[in-house]
Amino acid sequence: MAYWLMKSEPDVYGIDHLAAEPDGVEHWDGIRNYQVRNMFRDQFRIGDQAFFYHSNTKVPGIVGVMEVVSEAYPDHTAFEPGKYYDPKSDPDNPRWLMVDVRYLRHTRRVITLAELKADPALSDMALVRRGNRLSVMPVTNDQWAHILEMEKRDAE
DNA sequence: GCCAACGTTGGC
DNA sequence: GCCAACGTTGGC
Repeated sequence: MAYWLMKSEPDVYGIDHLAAEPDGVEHWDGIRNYQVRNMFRDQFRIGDQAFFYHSNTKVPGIVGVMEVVSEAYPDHTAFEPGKYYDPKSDPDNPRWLMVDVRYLRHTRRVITLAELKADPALSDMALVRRGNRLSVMPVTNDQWAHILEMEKRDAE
């Protein structure tokens, strides 16, 4: 089983939105980055778990845990008029993929980006490396376990 | 195939 | 709101 971190802006779609979905399930659409698409296609598996990360907000950080509940499949929002429309993608040859995720829980507190950055054990994490803008990224087993331990502590 | 211009992400 | 860092686009 693999671990991931997936970013979303809470004003657009936050952990509370996911928690409120029927069965806590929603598709993770709107990914328009080839690296992420390839991760969805080649590495995401049912049963993987992911941190839900709030970006572009006052206190960015990890706010919840979810699980992957589908294989990658075509992102239909690319076919429809709207924010995510991409004329170069069509149902016969879909360019973009998405996966379904299911809400598991809120973390007991926000594990802030500042904490993650300050922790030497996480210095290799993609999230804290300078300039990294991927909205979906892998988390190693060690990093995952370490962050769950951080969650148990009170914020510094 | 290079690379400048442009658009987006996302922390601050 | 600013702007650094990056990915993508398109002219050549």
